[in-house]
Amino acid sequence: MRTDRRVQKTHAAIMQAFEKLLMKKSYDDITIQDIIDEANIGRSTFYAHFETKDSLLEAICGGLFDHIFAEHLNAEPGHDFSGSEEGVEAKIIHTLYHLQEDRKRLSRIFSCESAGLFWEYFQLPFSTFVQREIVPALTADIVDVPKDYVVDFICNAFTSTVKWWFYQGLKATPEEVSRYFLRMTLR
Amino acid sequence: MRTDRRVQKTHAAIMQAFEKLLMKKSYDDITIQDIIDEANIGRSTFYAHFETKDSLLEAICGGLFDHIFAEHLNAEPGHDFSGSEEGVEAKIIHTLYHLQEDRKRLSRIFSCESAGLFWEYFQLPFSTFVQREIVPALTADIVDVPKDYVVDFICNAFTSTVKWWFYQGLKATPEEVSRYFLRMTLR
DNA sequence: ATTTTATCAAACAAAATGTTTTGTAATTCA
DNA sequence: TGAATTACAAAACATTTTGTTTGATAAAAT
Repeated sequence: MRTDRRVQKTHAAIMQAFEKLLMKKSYDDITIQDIIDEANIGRSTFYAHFETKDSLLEAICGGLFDHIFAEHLNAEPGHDFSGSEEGVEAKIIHTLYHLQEDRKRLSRIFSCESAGLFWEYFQLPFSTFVQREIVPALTADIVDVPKDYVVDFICNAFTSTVKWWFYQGLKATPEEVSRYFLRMTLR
Repeated sequence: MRTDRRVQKTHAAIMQAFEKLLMKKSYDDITIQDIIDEANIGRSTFYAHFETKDSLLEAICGGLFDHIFAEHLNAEPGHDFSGSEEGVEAKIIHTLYHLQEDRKRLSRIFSCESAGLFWEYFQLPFSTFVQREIVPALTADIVDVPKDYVVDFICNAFTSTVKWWFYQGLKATPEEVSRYFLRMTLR
């Protein structure tokens, strides 16, 4: 059974209205009333789709970020590089290209007033990816520093690299960004 | 002219009520009504002290963080180490000791539901400090990576290090944390 | 002692939240 | 195509929160 076309339409209208409002106001300043007005739907209709404003945010973020890392998280954990440096670099560059493909929507989100919120949602699947695919190859020879600190450090370093990249307007190429990151992160 | 004792009392009552509420609820869930009830003051009295809930948050954060870095920011920018590695390490350790002294209040704040908010406020004066005192000594030999990326990287790396430290319950000593950080951050 | 000021209590309008009801129109499926 | 189902809109509703304003009272400053 397909989903009712009306449901699809309403759902899309809400998402669209929400993203449009985010360009004007901060997340906290957006009221459900605003969304209702902007999407031009009835009050009860909104509540038929989402319980709260936060669950709407969650849905938006899911749609934005999950698919980017989906292939990494569903695939077997990287047995194809086993620590080789080229393998890690390839994975990093590949992920950066993924992010670059979504630059339009992502840039809009990350440049809005409530960007901090989105980076939090971003960090979750992102960290899982970094931890599984990037960290193992970079921590081989580090023994005199707590392991959990190293993992945390690399995750944050990569996230802040991506953040910097977006705030620069993605001027650098994925290859360059990858090089910067690897140059700064102790191997 | 001294400040009216009543003003002091009310101000303290609001701050205290706010911090107490933060242990129970997230920042977003705390209403001004809650603060009024907890502080046991009249409605108009609150608005005589703070315009909004956000300005109260700002005041709290100012009191928490500013004094920690005050000496660094008011003093002449570090001409006393001129790039020497021991000088940087000393400054880092010194700052970590400062943070450790405030562990009671800071831990309470950083372990609450809305910790993310506080880290944002923390980052500001903290980044100014890192940028002036730490970065210059660590970037001397880095030429093939954009300068602004390096600065951003080190600021974030140091912040995330402090964050990790607090989430670990400050088990490590300032000397150890400093060593971890310098070991991971390319010199 | 007098003036100034901070506070409180109460009342207020305005806005937002979340629920409920009822009628209507779109869609699904037999 | 026709009947049953489902989504929606509109409206009304109680509740909560916000921010302002009033007048009275008590504390502090001079």
